[in-house]
Amino acid sequence: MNNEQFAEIFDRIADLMEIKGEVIYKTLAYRKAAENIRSLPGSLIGIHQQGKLTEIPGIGKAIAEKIEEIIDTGKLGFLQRLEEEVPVGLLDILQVPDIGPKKAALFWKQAGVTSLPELEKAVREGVIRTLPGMGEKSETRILAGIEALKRRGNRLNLETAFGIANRWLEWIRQQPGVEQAEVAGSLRRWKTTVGDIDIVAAVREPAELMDKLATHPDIRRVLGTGENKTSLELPGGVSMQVWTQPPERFGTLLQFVSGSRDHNVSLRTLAQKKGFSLNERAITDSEGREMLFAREEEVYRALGLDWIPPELREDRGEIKAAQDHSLPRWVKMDQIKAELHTHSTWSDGVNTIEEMVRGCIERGIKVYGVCDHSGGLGIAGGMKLEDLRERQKEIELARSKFGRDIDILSGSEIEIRADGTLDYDDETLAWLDVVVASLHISLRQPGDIITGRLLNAIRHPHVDIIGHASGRLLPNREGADLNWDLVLDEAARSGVAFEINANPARLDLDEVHVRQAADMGIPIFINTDAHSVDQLDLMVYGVSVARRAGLEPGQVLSTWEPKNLLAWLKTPKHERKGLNG
DNA sequence: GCCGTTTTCGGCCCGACTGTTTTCAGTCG
Repeated sequence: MNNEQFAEIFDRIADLMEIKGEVIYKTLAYRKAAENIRSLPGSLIGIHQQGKLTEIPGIGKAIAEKIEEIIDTGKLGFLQRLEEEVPVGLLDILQVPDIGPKKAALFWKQAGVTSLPELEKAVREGVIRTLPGMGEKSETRILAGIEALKRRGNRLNLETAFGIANRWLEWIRQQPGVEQAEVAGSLRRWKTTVGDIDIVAAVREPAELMDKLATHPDIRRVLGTGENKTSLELPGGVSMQVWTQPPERFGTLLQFVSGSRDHNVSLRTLAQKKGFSLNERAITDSEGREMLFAREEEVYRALGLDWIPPELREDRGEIKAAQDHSLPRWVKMDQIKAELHTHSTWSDGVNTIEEMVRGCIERGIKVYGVCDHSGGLGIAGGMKLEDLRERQKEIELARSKFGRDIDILSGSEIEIRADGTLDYDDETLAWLDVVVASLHISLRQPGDIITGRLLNAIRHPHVDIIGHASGRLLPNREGADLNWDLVLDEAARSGVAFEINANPARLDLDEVHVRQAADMGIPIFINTDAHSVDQLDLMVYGVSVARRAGLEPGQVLSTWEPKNLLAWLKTPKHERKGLNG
């Protein structure tokens, strides 16, 4: 059992309890517990072994006992009883927009609906419209919602979502009366995947903007529209909300819509303690006097806080840190000096080494690693040993041309084979300047086997960096079933570094394990895994993971001074501890 | 169910929007 699996159990309990009609605060408590387990640095089982479960915020006696029962017996009687009471098919119904626990319960108890297909059938047969509070429009909305659900399928990865959002942002900024507009919501927080798109705009007379949005040819459907908010469905079933306030209230609006929900709850609680009320329009004092904020920084300052970068707004202690002026000095793009995991035409990249070098120099990179695939089975264009010698001539040529501006390292993304051995012999690996070891094949092996493969690579004296450790692909493919406690313990001992793979389809390590690794002193690199010059621009996604994990620049070796970074690479693995940039 | 530098009991954020209603409940972020 990993943390995610525990979290899913408690989310499931919360959903079922809501449908059952349990008091809302109990379900909130289970959700909060699930969220805190998810973002835990370290495994829940490990914390249980130390007897410290109730030290986790949001976990008290009752939930701690349930965790123990799951660990001891592999099941949870409380959940089993809930699942006997409430049909689990109702959980799918909650995914339909505008259907929450109350309506799900209504459909179940008064129309016998227990699954999504049954709901669709009941709507089409005219059963739902006869229920209290339901009518013709509800019928239409539910059917449209079910259709959208079938089309949408999945969440969006960041690159897809930013692509859509930025096109709309540009269009909105060009509309008359719009003084300012920004992306908000989970996308502004750079959450790994997002479910919808939020855009906020400063505009005094929003009616014209709302009308033009509603009639825009690329809008598939208007889900709802009001004076200051409109909700739209885009092609592909993606939903987008556009929020407006006059310019002098833009700061509170941007803060409010950026979330997260939990961050906003904590912020409002803090405001209340100070005698204020906070919403998207203003901060209001106890006598009803409004304070208006055009800029978001001023909202935080008015509450006695440092401005908190959106990536940290998940209610994981950032508000307290902002009070104490102890927020992490988050990593910035212009601090990134190294790009160690890239591909060239020598394997499956589309650009030559020289083109990649020029691309790196243009982006301020000082240390560049050519890490073409090794010759392993199943990897397109993997390099044979003799090719490595040929490639070296091209690297030497590039060094002679660009050596003054950039250090060029001869490297390999070495395949960790299904049996746990590496593709090249030790002599070759020792000769290379940088070795990134990655799993690509047999990712569905049982947990102990695939963990063992990764441990072999971590222990290997010439492996410098573990590339995209879990092998997950966003938004669909889950990562390998790794025992993270073993993996990170071994990594902390070995002197190996982990990569944050910046490709928005990977973002691997994920933010939770990055945080955990960094806390254990394991060095982190951010690499794009670029297969073309254009893909060097993906770095920004990797930086967002480091920020969400709360890393300081010193913990990210990609920000180190080149001479220190090169010294780290040259140092034998077991002597690397204690070096810093 | 959790939590406490206003509380170990009594709270737990706040408002917009919608649809179906004659004043409100449900959903959402």
